Amino acid sequence: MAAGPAPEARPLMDEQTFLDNSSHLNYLKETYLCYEVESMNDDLWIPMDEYKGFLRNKSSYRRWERCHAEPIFLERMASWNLDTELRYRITVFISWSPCPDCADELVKFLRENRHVNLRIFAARIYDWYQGYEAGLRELNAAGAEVAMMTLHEFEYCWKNFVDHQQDEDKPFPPWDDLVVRSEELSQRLEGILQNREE
DNA sequence: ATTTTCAAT
Repeated sequence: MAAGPAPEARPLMDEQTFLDNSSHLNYLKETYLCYEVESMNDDLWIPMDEYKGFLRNKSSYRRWERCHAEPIFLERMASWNLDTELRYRITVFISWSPCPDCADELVKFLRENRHVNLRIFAARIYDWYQGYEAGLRELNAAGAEVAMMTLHEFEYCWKNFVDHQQDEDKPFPPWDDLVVRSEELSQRLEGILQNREE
């Protein structure tokens, strides 16, 4: 019997890491980014499970060693060498929305990769740096769908990117006010994208 | 309980 090498299990995030990094109540100084890729076949989006996973930013006390999650993701996408003759849809779930610099990099990527659609769902709006609104607008104008994660996305990520050990059916445990907070954030994001904020 | 932000507003 030709037993090939066992297929490598896709790494999954542990439950507490996902919850801590998604929460509207407890902001961590780190970012996790989950991604998945679909390709268009006969007008249908077909999941490509080989390009499904997650990563996090690089943190360091040395400034030059730090890296936001998005540039790491852009590098990873480049390594896939996606076929420019096909159409792809890439969906990203990220704990913080892209900062202005990362938004610029993503815009550049989208201009150079017209065969790729990008959807970004963020758990929280990263409004620390000046110009974050314009960054999000540019990203949106470049064709990316930018939205907040809602209960639906939290549940989806919980099911698809998180390790539940022995309990595969463990339901996502929402925190207090999750629905209200994500609705508030969605309205705020809508205002930003329509340039109505402040 | 934390009112916070991909460490240094």
